[in-house]
Amino acid sequence: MSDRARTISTDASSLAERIRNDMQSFTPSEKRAAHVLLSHYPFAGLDTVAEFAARAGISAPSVLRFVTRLGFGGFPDFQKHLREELEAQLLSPLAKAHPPARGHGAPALASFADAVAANLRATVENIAPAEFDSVVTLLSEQRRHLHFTGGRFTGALARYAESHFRIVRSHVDFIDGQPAHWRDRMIEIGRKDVIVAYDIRRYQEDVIALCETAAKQGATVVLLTDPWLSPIARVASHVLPAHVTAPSNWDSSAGLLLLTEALIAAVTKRLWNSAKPRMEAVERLRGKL
Amino acid sequence: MSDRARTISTDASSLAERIRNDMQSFTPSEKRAAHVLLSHYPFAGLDTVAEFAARAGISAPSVLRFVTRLGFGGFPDFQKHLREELEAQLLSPLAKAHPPARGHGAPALASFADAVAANLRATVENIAPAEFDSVVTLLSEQRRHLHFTGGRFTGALARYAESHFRIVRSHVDFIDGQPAHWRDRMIEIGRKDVIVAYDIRRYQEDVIALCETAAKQGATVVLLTDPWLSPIARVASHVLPAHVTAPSNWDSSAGLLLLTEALIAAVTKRLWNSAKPRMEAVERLRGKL
DNA sequence: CAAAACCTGTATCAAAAATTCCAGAATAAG
DNA sequence: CTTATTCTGGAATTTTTGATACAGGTTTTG
Repeated sequence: MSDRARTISTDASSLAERIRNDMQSFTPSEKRAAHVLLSHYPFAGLDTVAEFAARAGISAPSVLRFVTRLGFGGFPDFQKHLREELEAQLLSPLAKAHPPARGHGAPALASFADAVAANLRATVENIAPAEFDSVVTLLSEQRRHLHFTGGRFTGALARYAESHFRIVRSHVDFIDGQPAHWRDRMIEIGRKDVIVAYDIRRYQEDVIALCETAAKQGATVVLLTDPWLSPIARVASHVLPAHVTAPSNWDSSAGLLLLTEALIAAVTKRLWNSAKPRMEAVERLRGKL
Repeated sequence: MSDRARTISTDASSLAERIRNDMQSFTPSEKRAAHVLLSHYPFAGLDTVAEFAARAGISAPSVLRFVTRLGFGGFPDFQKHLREELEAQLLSPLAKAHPPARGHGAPALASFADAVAANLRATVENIAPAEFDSVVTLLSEQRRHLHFTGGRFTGALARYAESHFRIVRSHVDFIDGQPAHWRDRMIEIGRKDVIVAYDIRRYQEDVIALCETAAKQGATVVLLTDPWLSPIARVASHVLPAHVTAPSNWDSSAGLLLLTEALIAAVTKRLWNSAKPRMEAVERLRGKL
């Protein structure tokens, strides 16, 4: 590596900022140190060298080299700087409101995140608490069978939900959206079944057909969709809409994921007595393999 | 002095509060220590014993007795407590902004959303712009082959990414984490390949093995993980950590989804000339089926 | 493909820090 | 005023922590 690349930028107000700027010039272990520090900034640096090294999965000398590279005379110097920075920041509450003024670097990521955060907020505000609760209750009924399904993109979310619920309770499965895969399964679907379907715009014919068929046979349908509502809403007994627009050519599923994770958390909590031993059993099995 | 006066109150949330309560029971030198600590709380306590003693104009042993009296096992214990208190206070700007003013209706969903939003923000702030950009560049190189993979839960995210990238560009696929599924595929993996791996705590052996094997054969590994970094980070050339803690028995993947969608958006934009016709073609095919 | 440069961890050492001991000073009680 | 108790700081001790030298291993370069 050339001397030029070794140079450390000095025109940054915060140490964190400087580290982010120089990230590409770091060696692998230095990068790990940097990541750990930034992920818990600045507290990760206030422990001892050994602790820091352990967290980053590198050796103590590598940590020392890292702080030396940052321009400090030694680890105590480095810690002193962190403390002073922290103190200065803490004494000005305003500084916290908009901490890192967004540089030219990655406005893409930052503005995307802002849009997604706005979506989350809008999603929460537009969900009727009662509706959410009744879905939680429904998914917590152990005698019912849960079937998750979704479209081209949202299928991944359905899988995500299924992989969690499968551990929390029994009678949980995933149904692939394509008719060829579920045609024969449908004969077993009835009143005892709950279909949790994910479908956002460019609503998918096969998923719609699946839900209509299931509903006709007496199954309960829970729909997670966008604010314009998939046609599945007609046959669904519960609808949870999420905002999906983002500065992208694609819709964002973050709102749907939020609802999904909130449902998982709520149901896990409600079924804790039976979920806990199941989770522990999974944990034990994991160790054996 | 009686035993009664020596008792330390325990029903105080903050250490500072407790010290104020028990101030009258302190000896003269302890009072000096307490005053110095409170006047620069908690930073006066984060220095060394000697420094603290000098500032308070007392001796080191007096400082030690002071912290022992407060109920700590030693000075390091005391400092650790201060750091943790500070961290908790600093990391919950949301908790302070929206106190506990939430109705009984849907506190679960709302507070969950707050936590997720905080995660997203923390995630963005800790990603080095340069790192993000270089991943975008990497994923935009059409001659490379992209392989997405993930663990038990994160596999769904990998699928989500794959289903989008598959449309934007060619040479994209999903690799199931289980060794049985990828063993024979590995012979074709080499310098031209990029592995995009999702792995968060309870890091999964098979995914790690996959990445190590691929890296050994010259493939480039991009890792999306939590702030504690999967062991895959060792062989990864790019690491994007996302915050995952949530008020749940499970981790939240919202940060990972955010990064994923931001990557999809950025790559789509960069490859727009070739992506647009591909997306239109998919649209036409959809209508025919 | 060989050589050089570089990165990283182990083992070791030196320094600094925390802690303990004890004697003297201050204070309170008798 | 004397005595007992408590408080305090200097100095010694022990533990912890940061720093360094060196060698194995990796990557880069020619």
